[in-house]
Amino acid sequence: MSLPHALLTALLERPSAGLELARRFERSIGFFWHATHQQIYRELRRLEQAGGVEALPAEDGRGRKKVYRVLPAGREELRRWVEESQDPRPLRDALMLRLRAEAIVGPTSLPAEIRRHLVLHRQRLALYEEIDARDFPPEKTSRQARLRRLVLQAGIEHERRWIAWCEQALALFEELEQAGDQD
Amino acid sequence: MSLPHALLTALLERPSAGLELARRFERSIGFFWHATHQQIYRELRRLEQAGGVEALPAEDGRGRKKVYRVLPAGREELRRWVEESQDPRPLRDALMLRLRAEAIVGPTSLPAEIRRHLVLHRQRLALYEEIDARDFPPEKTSRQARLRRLVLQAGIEHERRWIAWCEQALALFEELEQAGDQD
DNA sequence: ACAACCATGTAAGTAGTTACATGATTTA
DNA sequence: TAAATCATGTAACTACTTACATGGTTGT
Repeated sequence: MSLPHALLTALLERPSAGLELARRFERSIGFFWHATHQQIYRELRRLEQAGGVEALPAEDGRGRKKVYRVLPAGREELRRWVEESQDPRPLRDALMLRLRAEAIVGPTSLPAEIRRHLVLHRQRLALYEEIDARDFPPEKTSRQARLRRLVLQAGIEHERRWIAWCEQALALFEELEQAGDQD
Repeated sequence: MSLPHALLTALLERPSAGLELARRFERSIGFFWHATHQQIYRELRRLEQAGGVEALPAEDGRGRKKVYRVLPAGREELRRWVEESQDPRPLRDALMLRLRAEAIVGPTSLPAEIRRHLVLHRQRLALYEEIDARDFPPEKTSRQARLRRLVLQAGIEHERRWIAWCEQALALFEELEQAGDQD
């Protein structure tokens, strides 16, 4: 149950309407917890009903912008959730499954797919590094900025690790192919 | 839709019944794609109906063991899936969200939670390294063994990265706390 | 005969995805 | 005034989770 808490965090950072949240998700919080606009609207209504957020006064109805802000109860709930004990989710990666399957049904064209992933991870890394340079200049050293940078660092390390792994995988496939040619 | 393909892979490695698959998942494929026994039974029935696997002849009925094996159509489907183009899933990590929330509602007891995660990641790393030493001795160099080791290496690197990140996070919190004391 | 365990299964609920619908506002 | 875009919403579906139910086998 993390999406409502992601929304509370985003709304504490800045009160917003649903679509604006959806767009902000695409370029910051969503890097670590993706959500579609349908999910976001549904959760915002639930949060409002639970008293965690309120919509700023406006004539309601379909198509009318509704700006939400966090209520004290929502802030308290977020704090409670941050301190909660939650085990890390196990790794879940389809590419690992596919590699294991390829070990049995292969050889296949999986190396081409790994090359494609390598490009995507490099692009994502470049994006993160750009954000890092733009949002966290050396002189900015507030508690909040340093903690947010720590989150971004996790993303950067994540991408670097996958880039290294893809390269290692491609090297192995090349070696296996050459060994296979000699048979 | 990866679970049916994970099951096809496991069944190609060795024909099994549902509960046996569930147990094997807990100590190998499940490291990369977790599933409960309810999910596994359901998917096995679907796979059987779709003609991807067959149950070995046995009187059926509740409580009777049903051993499944992969049919040619299942093997073909697995191969097709391995070669399919699939974008990498975006990173999804609640601890990152919690850290970002703590930057706003903190200070909290989140560092204690990070220490707890650190212990869990170290345990998981030790388990992976044990499996690596046991299942992949230097002399074992078949194509299948080398590819399966590559999968395990991804798990090992994953755990090492989180261990390093947790240590970095704890160091930062300590530094922030000392700086705070001086105010 | 009973307990412990093996094996499969049902039911209900939550979370996430995909496709589509509808009203309001801006702009050409 | 028509098209494009903004903004919110509905509906149907799939995947996953949690709790519980039921029958079969083995050991004492």
